[in-house]
Amino acid sequence: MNTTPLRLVMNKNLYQRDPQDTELGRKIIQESIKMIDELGFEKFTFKKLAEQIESTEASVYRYFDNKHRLLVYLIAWYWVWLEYRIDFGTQNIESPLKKLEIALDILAQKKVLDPAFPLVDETALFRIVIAESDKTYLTKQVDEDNKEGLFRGFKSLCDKIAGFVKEVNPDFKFPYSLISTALQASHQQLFYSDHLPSLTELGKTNEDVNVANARFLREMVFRSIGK
Amino acid sequence: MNTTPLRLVMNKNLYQRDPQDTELGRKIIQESIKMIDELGFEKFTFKKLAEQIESTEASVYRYFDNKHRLLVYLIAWYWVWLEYRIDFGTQNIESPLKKLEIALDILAQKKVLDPAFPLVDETALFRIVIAESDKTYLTKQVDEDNKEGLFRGFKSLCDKIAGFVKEVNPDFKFPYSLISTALQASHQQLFYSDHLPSLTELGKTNEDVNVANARFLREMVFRSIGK
DNA sequence: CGTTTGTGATAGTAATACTATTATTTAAAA
DNA sequence: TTTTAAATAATAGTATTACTATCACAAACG
Repeated sequence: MNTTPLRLVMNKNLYQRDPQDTELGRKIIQESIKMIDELGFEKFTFKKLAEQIESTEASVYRYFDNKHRLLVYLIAWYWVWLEYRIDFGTQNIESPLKKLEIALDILAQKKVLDPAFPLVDETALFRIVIAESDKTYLTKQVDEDNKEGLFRGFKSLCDKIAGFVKEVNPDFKFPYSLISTALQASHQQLFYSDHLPSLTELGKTNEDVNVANARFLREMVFRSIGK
Repeated sequence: MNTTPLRLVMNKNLYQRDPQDTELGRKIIQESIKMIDELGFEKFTFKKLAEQIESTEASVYRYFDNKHRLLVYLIAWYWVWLEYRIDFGTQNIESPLKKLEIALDILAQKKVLDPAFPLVDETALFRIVIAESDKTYLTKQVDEDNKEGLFRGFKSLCDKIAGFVKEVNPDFKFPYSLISTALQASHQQLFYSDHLPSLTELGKTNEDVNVANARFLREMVFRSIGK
């Protein structure tokens, strides 16, 4: 089966020059995902990246103002992608309960390569999201970054799922709080199961970590909203 | 009313030389809390700290191997302090449900100066916890740091509250996951209400943010475990 | 009284996160 | 096809960071 290659539309403030437009830009995306995954964000530098893609630091700076912005771009891409997958998965579904279930499932699902986006290695990007996504907003410049709309992807996703919650139970007082908590938890629990296993049950049962994660999320969310 | 000044016992791997032992060490703690709160962790450096306390970079390095370790120390101190407050608050309480309630309340409570620890500005430290605590473990060296026991404070706290959960409902499958999620959420929701308000209900009602936070946490935890 | 211990003073280093300039290649417009 | 503009490469340079190393001094301690 074939899939049309797609292009996610990203907020223009996320980049200086659109990396999806040029060969060099695409290399920056591809290679930075690989390198941040391997080195971690702090050890990753534009210099090392430029060496890898056989270009120069100055050229990379033409696409992204700094490495923080590049990280924000990658994470934003992930959230936009997730929302697209949830839109896709909940297409033609009537029941809000069912839609919520599907959304949580997609969240927790093991990530595999999406042929619609050959540019991006979603499995590596997912590891980056788990380990680095909080760093996008845990800075002194959150407010300015937020004003520029850099976190729109995350907010939009949260809004969508919170919308399902409101449909399921219009009386529940904390749909946004609950869903933003669930979104975070979905990554955190995976990080814990890998590195601080005494903080989670995931990985302790004989079922797959991702499946256990999905069960945990579903239980927490559904019980919280009283279903 | 008077309180005896206390000293929390910290894991020896958290420091090079115990900062609680000397005048300089105590200044490092006091001033670093102030500076990290103001500058944020990335802009904070040992050089700037040394200038403030009228000492030298080299002297600071005698107490902490690097600034990451100093952050880990401060955050660890906070968790140990919280656990001590929860121990205190649940003293002589029989009902596990009540104990759980108290623990969550203490978690979400607005933090004020604790006269038992005149060295530490708990309000500033709390802001640091909200904005920086995740950075203690979101690194490539988590596993080594964890082996050294640097995260014992957090794990111990999580273990204690999860213990209450198990007492309340021995059949619940995810006590650790739920409590580690709640611990994180308690800070995250406050951060969101300050900087990304569309992700949370806190701050939208006419009640105090901390009170709303406590209600959210209680609702999420109690409903999840079926009480 | 001598020695350990903590601190200060100073110097130095490799790496980071940029900025700036010029030259060269490539692609689009005339 | 030529002109011209845009994109990139090459190179250099800077302030700051996160350390490490050395030596000297003063207090405290046994």
